[in-house]
Amino acid sequence: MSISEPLESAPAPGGLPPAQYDPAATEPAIYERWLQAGCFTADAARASRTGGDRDAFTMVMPPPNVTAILHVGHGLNNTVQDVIARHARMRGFETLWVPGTDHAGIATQNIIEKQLAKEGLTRQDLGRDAFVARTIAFVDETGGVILEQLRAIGASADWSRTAYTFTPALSRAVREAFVQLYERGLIYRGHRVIHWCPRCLTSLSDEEAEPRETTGALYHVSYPIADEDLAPGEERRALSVATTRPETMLGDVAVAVNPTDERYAALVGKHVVLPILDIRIPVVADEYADPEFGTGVVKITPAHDANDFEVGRRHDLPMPVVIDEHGILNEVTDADGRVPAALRGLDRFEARTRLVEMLKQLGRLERTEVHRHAVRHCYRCDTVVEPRLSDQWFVRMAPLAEPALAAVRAGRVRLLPEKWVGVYEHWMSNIRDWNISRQLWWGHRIPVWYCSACDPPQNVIVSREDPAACPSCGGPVVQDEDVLDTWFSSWLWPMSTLGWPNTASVDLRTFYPTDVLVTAPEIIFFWVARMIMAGFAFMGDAPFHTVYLHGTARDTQGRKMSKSLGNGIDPLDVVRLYGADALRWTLVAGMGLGADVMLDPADLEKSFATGRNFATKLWNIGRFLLVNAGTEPVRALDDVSPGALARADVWILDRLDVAVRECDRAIGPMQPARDRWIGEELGAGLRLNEYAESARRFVWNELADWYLEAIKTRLLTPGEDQQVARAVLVHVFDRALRLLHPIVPFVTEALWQRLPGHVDGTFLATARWPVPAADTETNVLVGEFELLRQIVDALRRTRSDYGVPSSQTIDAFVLADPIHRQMLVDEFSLVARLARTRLAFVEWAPTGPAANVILPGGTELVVPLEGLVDTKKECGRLRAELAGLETQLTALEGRLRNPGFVERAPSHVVDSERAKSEEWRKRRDLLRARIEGLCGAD
RNA sequence: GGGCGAAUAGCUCAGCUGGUCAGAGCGCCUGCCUUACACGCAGGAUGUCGGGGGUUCGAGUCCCUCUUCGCCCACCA
Repeated sequence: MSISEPLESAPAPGGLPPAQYDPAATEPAIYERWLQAGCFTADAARASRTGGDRDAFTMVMPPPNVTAILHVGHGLNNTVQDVIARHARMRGFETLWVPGTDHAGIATQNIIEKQLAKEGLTRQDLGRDAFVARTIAFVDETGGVILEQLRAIGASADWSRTAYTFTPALSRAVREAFVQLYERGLIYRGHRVIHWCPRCLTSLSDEEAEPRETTGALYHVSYPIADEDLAPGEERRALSVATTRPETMLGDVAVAVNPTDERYAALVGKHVVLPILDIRIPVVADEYADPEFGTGVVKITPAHDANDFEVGRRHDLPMPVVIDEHGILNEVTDADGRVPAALRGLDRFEARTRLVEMLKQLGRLERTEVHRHAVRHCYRCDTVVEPRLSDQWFVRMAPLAEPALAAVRAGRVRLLPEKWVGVYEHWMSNIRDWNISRQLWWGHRIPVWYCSACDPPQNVIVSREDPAACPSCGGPVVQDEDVLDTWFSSWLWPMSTLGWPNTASVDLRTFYPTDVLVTAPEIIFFWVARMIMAGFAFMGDAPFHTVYLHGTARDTQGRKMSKSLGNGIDPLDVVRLYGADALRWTLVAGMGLGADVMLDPADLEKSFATGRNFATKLWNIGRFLLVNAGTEPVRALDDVSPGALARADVWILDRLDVAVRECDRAIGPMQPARDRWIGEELGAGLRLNEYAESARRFVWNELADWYLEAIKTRLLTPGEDQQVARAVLVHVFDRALRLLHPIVPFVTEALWQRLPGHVDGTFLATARWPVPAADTETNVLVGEFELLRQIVDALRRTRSDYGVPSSQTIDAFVLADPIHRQMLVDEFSLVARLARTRLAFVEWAPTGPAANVILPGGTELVVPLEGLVDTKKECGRLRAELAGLETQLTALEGRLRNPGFVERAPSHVVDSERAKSEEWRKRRDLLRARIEGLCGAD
């Protein structure tokens, strides 16, 4: 493709790009060309670990759930990753960004079940195979949409390596991990009370059962003491027991008191009568009972409360199950006669009401009080979770957590922002075993088979391959019905997407460990911590060295954007209206590290104007370049003799260096210098908003506002100097585009392709990141141009202060030292153009009303105000200014007289304060003189 | 009940290891369609940096406390 061929689908008349940047017409074509050129495809052969000459840089994309299309939160997540990936690529790393999606077990199953419910069906009606087939069809569709969305926002992922947590390859990884852990004794089958969702009919992990503050009731029930010797006529005493879930009392097998609780010491070993059922249950002593809470007596229901379960085990108590999997009261296990006919078959909440009634009638309900407490809800369907005794598979986490905790403490893995380290440490130090079985159909089947023919029966077979028959007895085997927690595939993601468990995989050898993981802090425990544990468990190393934890996208009321609230923003809407660059710029530039980003879903224009405006500005700088500098190739900057450079050229080149350094500093090192992060680097870097701001300031406030204005005349005047200006302009703009490309890839690429001298077939996406010039001493011309800017600023301010119409040119007198005077003579026409002011060079101050400006270096500007200003008003203004100045000066000089300050403050601070005081004093004297001259002494 | 974080211009926020910062974007006011850009240009206003106390020569920047919001964790029946 030649440069004359337009990138947009609708070329502008006259061969120039249109004044208004049209992202919709530009972005898709550019993205297509990147793909065709293979810009995002990583090649292991080029990477140093496998014989190439480049360091590898790898990221794995947190796989979005295939349940729904992406919202702006995903846009944020993937934009951050893309900025990092593109920057790494430009830095010369062999960059691999692995995209993919997650099958999202329970979440996806719920969606399909909801669809079925609309058709009046249940999953059981379909049967397991048909249900799974239907889910696969759904996932294929949404998964495809998600990948399209990612491309639309410009994600430079390597699509040839697109992964999915439920492919055969990933299933092998899942099974291998399970078997390895089982062989190491880290997976066990446990009879435990777990969180159970009676609607989803599955167990939930601690993280999936979300506690929610709820107002409920605390029922005080009296349990009569059974075997106390009673004096004749004496009322039988009772223990008062509080509960929030009275229906569970049908499963009570004991009441517990604290062993140190003297009030009840005598009762330990005796019995109480369980009301309604009228059966005797023992009083046990257990630490779990808190003497401070309520009466200090707690009922023990081992099958329906996790803590009670532990107490039950310690005291070897029976564990009757009285609530079934649907949350309905029934005699499930070991519960002979425990559920009265009146309650059998009732929903748990209905049963609660009924049972409370019964207690009242028996006179066993002492009182009921309002009680606020946390009740766990299913994170998918919001049903109140029911603790339930069942057989589940668990991973023993403590041994896995150890190296993962040490890695963060040692700086092998850093968390940004650092505040999350404490949270991570706390959680990892108190880690609990991970229940990995889910009673679902959608997910990786647990690789466990049972042989009932064996003796003993229920022989457990854990295998990498599906066994055809029982290895011991040759009998038939049945696979465990359950599937694995969806995170059991996610925690292997950085390895499995690169080929694990095949350790000979080229990708695994080349690109593992990965570098940066970008995700949200709410899944530190679900995912990040577990990936680190898996990394050490299966590969012997951390899966990445940096975890970048970004904030949440919220609406104007601070609510998290979500589909259920309907306050989400579809990134594609933004892309369609303002372009992917606008979306990306707004998100990256507007968000501090780890901070939330507020957007208004009702006003996309307001939310994304910043980004759109910026893209347009860039576009117009490009237009300026093409209009005024033409499209003929320019000289390389190296071929321009330094002596030929004008003040403005030297200045903008200096500013470019400063900008590059600032961007580099904000981004920080891409990888730790050695095998871990040390010292300052631990918490530094990836300040993408600072990087964006430095680049923006350079290109807008320096390049566009000053440099372009300064060289207009030169560009239009044929000759040697024109060529110099063109060379510098093209060079500087080229570097600016490189700096900005990671954030706004489309508009920068579109412009870069049009730069004079662009070589066909080369892409900004794979061009090199700018390198700042070696730190040389600042050219004196830089300072001179700075002074020039200050003079123009001062003149503009003066004009504005006095309301001079912009059409009117004014005069100003300069009292300058010889050096500055010569400089101003040189730049006379520039000042005249930028400030609409004619400079005159004099040694004396003109009389009459005038505005004075003192500039650093001793240059003084005097702008006569004859005919521009009301003398009386000006006197008032001057007096007010003098008063303010004197106050400040007094404070400043007081500080300078303070020995503490002078002796202990850094010398550069003291020096600058002295200089300031000098300046202010001069200015004060000047003001006084002017007031005297203008207003008379009074 | 613990732990963490935040309170800075009308709004959304930057301000890293105490001394060039009292700042940016959006909004607002004034003047400009100046041949790249009105999605723009030039100029401008607005803040006892949540309250109070302390450390220091010096504090948005460190310590204590209070207030108000978030977030995470927690077995309190």
